[in-house]
Amino acid sequence: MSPRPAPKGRAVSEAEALQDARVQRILATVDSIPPGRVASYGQVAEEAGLPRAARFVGTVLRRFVADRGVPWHRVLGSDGTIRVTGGTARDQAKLLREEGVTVRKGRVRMADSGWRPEED
DNA sequence: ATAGTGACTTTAC
DNA sequence: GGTAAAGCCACTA
Repeated sequence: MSPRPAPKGRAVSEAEALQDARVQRILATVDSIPPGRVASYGQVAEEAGLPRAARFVGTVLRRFVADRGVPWHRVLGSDGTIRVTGGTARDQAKLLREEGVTVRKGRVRMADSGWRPEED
């Protein structure tokens, strides 16, 4: 039969990407951000064991935001700015406000709403 | 293997 | 307070 079904690191499709350990850790980390709190892409990357892979975190969220209960809206730029492009940005601000997060001029005060994994 | 790309971050002006 | 450029990681073609 076919003995080569599993490419090790890279994914070749979304289904396989979801099985990728890196993607799993990223999604799990995002999922652990408590409501009313926000984290930066870099922070998520670090928590997921992929330091400096902030861009990858953005890519993952962009591709897998379709369904699953991942609170993607709680991830912002390092300075609390909404980095999402397109009309999605408005949805993100809306979702955050619904959680009690103050969004002003497309950005959030990280000092107030920033997630501290240590405190949780 | 090389080049292009991005929902990033940091530094410099 | 902004904008610009370089550095980063991992994916995609």
